[in-house]
Amino acid sequence: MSAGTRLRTSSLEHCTILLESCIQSKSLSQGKLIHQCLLKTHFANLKNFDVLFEKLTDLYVACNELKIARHVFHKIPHRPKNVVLWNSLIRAYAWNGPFEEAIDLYYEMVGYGITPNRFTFPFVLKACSALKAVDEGREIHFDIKRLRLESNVYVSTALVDFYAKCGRLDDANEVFDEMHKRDVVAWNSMISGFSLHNGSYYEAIRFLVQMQKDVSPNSSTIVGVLPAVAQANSLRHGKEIHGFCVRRGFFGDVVVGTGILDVYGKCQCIDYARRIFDMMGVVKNEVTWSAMIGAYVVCDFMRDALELFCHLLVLKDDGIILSAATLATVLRVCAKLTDLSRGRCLHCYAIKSGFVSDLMVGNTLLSMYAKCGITDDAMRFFNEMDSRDAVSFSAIISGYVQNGNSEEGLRMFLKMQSSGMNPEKATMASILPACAHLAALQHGSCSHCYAIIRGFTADTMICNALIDMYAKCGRIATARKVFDRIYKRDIVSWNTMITAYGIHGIGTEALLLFDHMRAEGLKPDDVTFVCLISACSHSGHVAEGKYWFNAMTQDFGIIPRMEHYACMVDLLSRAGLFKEVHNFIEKMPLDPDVRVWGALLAACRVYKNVKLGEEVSKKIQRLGPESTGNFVLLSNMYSAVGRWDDAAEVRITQKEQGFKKSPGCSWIEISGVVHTFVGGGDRCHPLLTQISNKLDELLVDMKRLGYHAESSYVFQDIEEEEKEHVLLYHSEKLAIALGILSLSPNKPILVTKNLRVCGDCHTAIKFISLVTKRDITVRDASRFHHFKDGICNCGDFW
DNA sequence: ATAGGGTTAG
Repeated sequence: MSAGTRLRTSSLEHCTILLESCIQSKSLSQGKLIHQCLLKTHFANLKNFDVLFEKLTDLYVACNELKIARHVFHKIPHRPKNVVLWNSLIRAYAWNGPFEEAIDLYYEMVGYGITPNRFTFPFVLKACSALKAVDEGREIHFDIKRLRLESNVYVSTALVDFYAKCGRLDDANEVFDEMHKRDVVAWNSMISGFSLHNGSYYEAIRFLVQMQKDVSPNSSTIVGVLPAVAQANSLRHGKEIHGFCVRRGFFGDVVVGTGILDVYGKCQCIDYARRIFDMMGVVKNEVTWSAMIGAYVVCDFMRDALELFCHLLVLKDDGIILSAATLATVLRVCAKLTDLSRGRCLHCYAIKSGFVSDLMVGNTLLSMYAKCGITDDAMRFFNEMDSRDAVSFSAIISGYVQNGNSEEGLRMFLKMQSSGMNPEKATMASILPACAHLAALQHGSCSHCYAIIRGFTADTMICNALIDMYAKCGRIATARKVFDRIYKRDIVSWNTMITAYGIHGIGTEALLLFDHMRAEGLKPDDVTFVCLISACSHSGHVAEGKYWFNAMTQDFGIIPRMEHYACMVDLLSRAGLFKEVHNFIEKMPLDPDVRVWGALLAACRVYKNVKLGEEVSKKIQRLGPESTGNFVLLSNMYSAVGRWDDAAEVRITQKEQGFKKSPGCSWIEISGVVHTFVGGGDRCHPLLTQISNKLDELLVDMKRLGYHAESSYVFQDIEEEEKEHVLLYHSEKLAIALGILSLSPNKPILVTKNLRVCGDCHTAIKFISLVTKRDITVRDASRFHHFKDGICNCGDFW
């Protein structure tokens, strides 16, 4: 060996020592300097050079410079046989990601014929669970079996943890059962696995009880089990664990304290939650604050939530920071309170702090705008978001639907699918009401199919939405089938089904169902009575309605709200019992609002009770008429008795006060295509000539059977013959004529109208059903009208 | 450990 080589070898040793010290002190800059020096020399020819590369790799791993580490690692001339080095690189990727790299490295290592050891597996399995890479994990499990490493407690615990985190609880359990010795970590893995998995909450709690025969739980056990206890709303277990933590001194741990606080919040024990919050003193961090604000939200204490948030803002300078989670929670408060101005302030803050780009914060902002009724801003924000997921789409869809724009909701639903996003349960829960609103049966039943395929029909909420959709699309029998087959009926299921019978005018079934419900031991709630009384009202069951209104308070302890009073006024006045209505309103403990008076005014209009109608109208004017409907009712009433000037006057006042009459609009679905007719005299439909001929032809037959146009429904003072013609072009008649023309004679006709069906149309359709011998159904703003053989099942109580 | 979208009546 020459002198030169000897010298170089000794510098090489120096380098090794230097690098080791860099690794110890994680001194990246010094290490990089040595790296550069090495690159300039020709040491690579020396056989010990591998060791240096290994040290360099170690250094970069230690300093978290994984890209460089991997680069250096690949430069090592002969693949290192050193398992330790492979392990350290795999470990680094398993901790910091990208996790795919860890798995790739594992396979690369095996490919080079290097045998992984007991340290390799926990790392690579951790990467698999982070990626939910079940198939890769299973393959690795086979490798473990081949190497007979299953008996190693660390390796098998890692397997349990991997399967548990991937939601493969059966596999996790199998490995767990075969372990002859289980340490606390293995138990914890099983418990947190059950905890994460929906519906296995009680299993998690059962394991906690069982483990205590074997090992003593530590604070990680508690942290793992608490989400399960919170989800299960199990106050009893929460209290037990609380006591356990006090005895074992776990309470000094913020994570434990915050977890227990969260349990109490989710169990609606706001006082306990607050007491823990106060007790935690200085160990609180921003998560604790966020959890406390969230607890107030869950318990519906919005003002307290806001107050605490303001308090947090004051503390911000003391090192407590505002997190994305807190911001999202407070935005939900704004949404619930429809506090738009505060919501906008927080939007500004989100922009300044950079939290807007957080997807959850963005989705909450989106939903805040939607819930405040500002769909334009919600949509603008949606378009500006740099990433969107299924939740963003669901939020914008529900925004449109809840603000009455179902068409746009449906459009976004289709757009969601064309952008490759799969609708989720919540999306379906928003789109079904849209189908119901539009009476879009085809879209509705397609959604039903999709829900079945995705397994959503096991969910009560989805079934409830389905019942409502079928009922509002005219398929009461199908609605009942869904109701009968529902896995677990809740109060909403019953209320929805009762309403379904109500809007179809089948009051007797509604009342029967109500009996049935009580027989099953379910307690009706305030909504049930709104549904029930309005069902009675639509079918003229006055006595039953009155009976249950009284029983509601006496037997069920429910204090009537304005809605209940409005229902009762509707029930009595539809039946023409004006004296009784008068007494009823006199005795009301609440000041009647516009809805109550509106119900009465509608009845005045039907019974042509002008004197009372005028009085009621004055009251409505004093309260501020809220909707155009009340003007229309009054004006219709005047024209019904020929007081054209008064009718015109009302319409002028209406315009002056800025109330626009939304045009009457009817639509019919024919082979999946929706045909819409707007206002009195839509001239746009391509088949208009045929439709108009059909109507003229029908008119002749109808007149022969005794029909004469009820000209009082024309609000203009024009010649009778002309009125007949105006009436003939009402949107619902046009839609029905198209139905007669396009659908085969044995098929029922379903037409939907946005407003209440006009009085003349109601009479005319009875005659049409007689002349054509067809079943005609019209769904108007308040209910279904089934016309058959010249009779409507609403009993003219429309 | 905390955080986003959801069914019924009026």
